[in-house]
Amino acid sequence: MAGRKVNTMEELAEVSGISRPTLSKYFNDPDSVRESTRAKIKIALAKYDYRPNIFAINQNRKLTKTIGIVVPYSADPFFAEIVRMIERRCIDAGFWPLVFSSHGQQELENNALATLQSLRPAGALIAPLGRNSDFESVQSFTQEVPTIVFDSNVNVGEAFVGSDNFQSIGLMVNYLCRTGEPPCFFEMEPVNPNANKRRDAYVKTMQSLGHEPMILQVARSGWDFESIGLIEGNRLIKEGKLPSQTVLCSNDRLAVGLIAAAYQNGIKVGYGEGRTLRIAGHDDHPQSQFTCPPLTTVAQDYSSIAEHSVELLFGMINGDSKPADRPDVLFEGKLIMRESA
Amino acid sequence: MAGRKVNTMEELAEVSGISRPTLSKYFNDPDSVRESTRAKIKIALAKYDYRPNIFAINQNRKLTKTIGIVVPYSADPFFAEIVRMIERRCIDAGFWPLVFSSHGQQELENNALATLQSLRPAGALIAPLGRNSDFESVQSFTQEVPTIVFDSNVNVGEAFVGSDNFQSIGLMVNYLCRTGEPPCFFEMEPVNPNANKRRDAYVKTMQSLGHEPMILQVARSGWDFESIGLIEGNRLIKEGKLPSQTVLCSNDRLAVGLIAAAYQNGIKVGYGEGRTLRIAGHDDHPQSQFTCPPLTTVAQDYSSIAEHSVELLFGMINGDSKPADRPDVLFEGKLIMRESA
DNA sequence: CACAAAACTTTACCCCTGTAAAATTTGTTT
DNA sequence: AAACAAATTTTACAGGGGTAAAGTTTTGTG
Repeated sequence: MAGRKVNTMEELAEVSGISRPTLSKYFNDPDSVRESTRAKIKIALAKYDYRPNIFAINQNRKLTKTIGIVVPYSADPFFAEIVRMIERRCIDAGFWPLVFSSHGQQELENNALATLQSLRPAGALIAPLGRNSDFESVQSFTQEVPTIVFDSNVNVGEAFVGSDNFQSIGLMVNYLCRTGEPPCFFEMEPVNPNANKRRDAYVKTMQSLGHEPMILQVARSGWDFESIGLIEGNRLIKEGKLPSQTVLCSNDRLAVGLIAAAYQNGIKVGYGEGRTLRIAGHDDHPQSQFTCPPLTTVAQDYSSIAEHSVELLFGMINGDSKPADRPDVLFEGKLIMRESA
Repeated sequence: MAGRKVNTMEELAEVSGISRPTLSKYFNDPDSVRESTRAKIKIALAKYDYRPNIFAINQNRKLTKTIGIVVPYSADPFFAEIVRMIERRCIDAGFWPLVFSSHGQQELENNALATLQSLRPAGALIAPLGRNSDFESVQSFTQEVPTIVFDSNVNVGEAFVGSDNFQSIGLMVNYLCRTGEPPCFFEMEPVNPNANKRRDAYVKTMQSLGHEPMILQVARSGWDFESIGLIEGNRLIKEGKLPSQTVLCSNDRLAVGLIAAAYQNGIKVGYGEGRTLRIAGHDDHPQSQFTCPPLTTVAQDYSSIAEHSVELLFGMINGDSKPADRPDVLFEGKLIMRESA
């Protein structure tokens, strides 16, 4: 760290004896310069610890190294987990992931999209709010930025990657019917297309098995799923309104709340003798293995969803593959048998 | 949206009849131009929907409108929640929060810090990894960027904002001792200074109450706290190694795992007759109210921590108040009595 | 050793906005 | 209406680096 401070590439050129354009090449791709040159640059770099100015770089480049990630709720375990995986892959590929959370609010989603857009990202991976999304904003964003939509399939972007809710819900309904009383379906007002698909899948599967569908939709919205599960679960239990002693919840967080409600009413949850209420979820959130009893659920294929989303996006960015005709890439869920059902 | 596309301020000047420097003034502060001028600009803006190029702006401005937020683990409920609050406040103040998660890894923390630094943020709010932090990296970052440290007090930055672990742990130990058997303390290898402070606080409080401290430190590290709680809890229970039937866990996530372990071993957790094991946590994570039984814990003052951190930072940014001598701002925890202890 | 290809240097211009200084216009005050 | 202050326009340069074109040096091959 001797000598003067080096703040610009110009200055680095002076102290390193390498021309600025060559340095520029080096920073864009170190392998594009001769090895001897690279060595010299590295020595200078070690000595003066210079870093190119991001803003100056991005001002001139058509495409930046930024990848935007927008999720409806970063505190939701599903998104927390999938964001983690996506970030990792972006970093490994030399990109800069920037994560934005809409916290369930349309205003914030628009805000995030606008901020992101002015950052001129190379691409974006977004999980829209769904029903609460401002469709036009999202669409206008996707027209400017190569975008992969994941989790919640609103009809924008170049491709969709998510779970096959028909398969996964079908799997669970089948399992529940084979092992006991056919399930009722517990859901809130749908916040996104997944919720609707899951309900439809439940109905269809029940019918195909010759059972009457029983849907419990509680009139609450928002992202406090556990709380809704607890409060409404409490009410349903107290009022004796559960149409079946087997309950399939629209997602794990709702199930967590319902399990808590059952506990608080002295009802034993689980599969096996002495247990009177079976509760199943959907998603296999990271903490679903720690509920009491551990939650039987369907695991979304987190890593496939993350991997495939990122791969598709990189393909588009490199231009070597444009997904034809906005494909829907769906991954199957896996039945996770634990003790709750 | 008629006519040509307007991509630069120059072009907007042409179509609006306002000079570029005046437009520049307008975008920096709309109130700094005459009302009639503002009106004209707004009309042009509505018609052409232009947005200034962020990179060009930031290249010349000494201070940007970006605020960096770095947390060790964005999927952790505590950080998810506090980040949400901090983001909200930044947005309301006209700043752009950018969130980075280190995912528990030093390499990623350094990475995030470096990325952030090259973004020339107006300021940063960071919760360092703690023990895993590369102290020099963090320190060199804080020398360039006005930084408030929160949650995990490593000795860098302009101020620290967090919880008073001595108070909060003292509170809980007192409560537990008054209502039953004195607690043992369940922890992992400390990941940050908080963990150490909590253990020390436990020891001191126990001693001051005339009890012998009983510490259970399990030799595991990482951020899968629930999993550690479950696995090690299972082991301790099976081997009969719990020195007390009251366990104070270093944090809620560990408690969640321990509750699951107890459940799986058929042990009834809670306060009251028929319950044989009391478990308490610390932090009051959002989901701690949904455990079975609901978790007795100490609530960190999330909103005060978020608010105060942000206020301090804005004060520094505006230059109207420099925190003297790196103050530690500590907030008290509140006892949350639920059923687990 | 010759020669072409690859890598490098020099030179020059571009990106889009901030901002200072001087000249001009607009609006307000007496 | 004159006088003055405030706002705006014009002009000009700065910021840090991308990138093209032309010329020079290095490298690798025959």
